[in-house]
Amino acid sequence: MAGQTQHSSKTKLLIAALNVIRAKGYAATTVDDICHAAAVTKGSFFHHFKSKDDLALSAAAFWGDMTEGFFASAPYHQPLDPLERLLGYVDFRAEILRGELSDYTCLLGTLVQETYATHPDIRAACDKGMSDHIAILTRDIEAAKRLYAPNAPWSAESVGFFIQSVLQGAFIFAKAKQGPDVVRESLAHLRRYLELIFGQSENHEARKTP
Amino acid sequence: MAGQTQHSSKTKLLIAALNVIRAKGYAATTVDDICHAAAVTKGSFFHHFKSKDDLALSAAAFWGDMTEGFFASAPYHQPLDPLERLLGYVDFRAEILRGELSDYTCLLGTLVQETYATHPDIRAACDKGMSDHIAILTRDIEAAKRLYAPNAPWSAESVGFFIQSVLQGAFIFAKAKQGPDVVRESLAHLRRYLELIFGQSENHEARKTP
DNA sequence: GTAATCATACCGACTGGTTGGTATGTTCAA
DNA sequence: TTGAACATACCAACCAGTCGGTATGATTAC
Repeated sequence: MAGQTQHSSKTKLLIAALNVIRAKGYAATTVDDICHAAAVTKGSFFHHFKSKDDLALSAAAFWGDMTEGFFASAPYHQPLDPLERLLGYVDFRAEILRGELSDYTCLLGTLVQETYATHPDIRAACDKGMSDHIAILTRDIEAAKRLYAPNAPWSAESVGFFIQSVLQGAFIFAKAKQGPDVVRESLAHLRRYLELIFGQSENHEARKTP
Repeated sequence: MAGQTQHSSKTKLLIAALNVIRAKGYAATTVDDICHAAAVTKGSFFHHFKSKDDLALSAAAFWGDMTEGFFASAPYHQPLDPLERLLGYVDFRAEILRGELSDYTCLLGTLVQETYATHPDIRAACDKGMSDHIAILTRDIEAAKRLYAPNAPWSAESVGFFIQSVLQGAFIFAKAKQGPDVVRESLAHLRRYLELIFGQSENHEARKTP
């Protein structure tokens, strides 16, 4: 049903929102900014979204769908060993640090920091998006734990949150230092931690350090 | 020089800025918000600060001074063993998670995420503040490394950045989940990592878990 | 077959409230 | 008396959101 034309303006606005908000922050992003980036008029914007906040909600959901698909089709799922998949995830996160800062940083982390106290629904949408991602990750962590550290005192889920905390925090430093080097170093520490708690004192898989 | 009266309004504005910006974000914070929170008029604001951006710069510097003093006088510096001091730092960070979210989260992390692409000088000020804090921390890490892991492949500084990444990222999740529990769990993982890389397979100091 | 009706997508000038910043004082200590 | 510290009134720019209108294609009536 003419999906092409029907959705293109709305989708263009959503994609533009992801990029502009990640670069300028939510509050500093104007509706006109997004319209300009999407090459769409304001009239069209308010035809598709009730308000700027409504766009933020849609953008958060859109981001969740996008990233879910992106990570689901990533190659690190192939190994049969869940620990290998987990370490593959960490390596994959390091590999995708390319292009501009606003290309690889997380919309939800940016958004929630600005809105947590003032926009309850946006905060909730960010929480959901991030927690959903962690839930998927936690499945592998759970399996790896059963296999390699069944009696460890920590929960698989807390490891998932730890991994994401490292990423989100590293993104902040990437912004402060204007480059992804800090993220890579933090991911190396994170990988080492995972190797250690899963009882692999030497590398479980050959590191790809040059 | 009548420091009391001379500085009180300016200081009140700075303190108000720290709190309001951490709660609402920088862009969403209006000059009037800060004036109201400080119980000071707008005329006074623009007497002390050239602009809102100028206030942000001063607030970042003020934050740096405040936290430096705060951490310098914290009790975790007492042990002679640098590793104990380092683990003491992590435990201390967990202990101070009290009150409102905007009381214990980091101004610079919040600020830099909103301004990194649009306000170069604020970004630089945040970078400086965070890097200075890490530099102090790195002294203990360096000493601990010499003592317990002299040949480890990682640099002391990268551990400092890793620690701060965990904190900053955990703050984001604290905001998403509206409470510090996630931070405590991530700090527990962080502590475990430090114990592991410094070769203390069992706890170096008794954990204070209830 | 085609004219009338309706729905969706889109356009861009306009508006009313907000906001950073200014202009013009007043107070008061030294 | 001078100048720093405040206070009040005000302004111009900006911005989210509105509104009247157009273009286009589908549906229906006859």
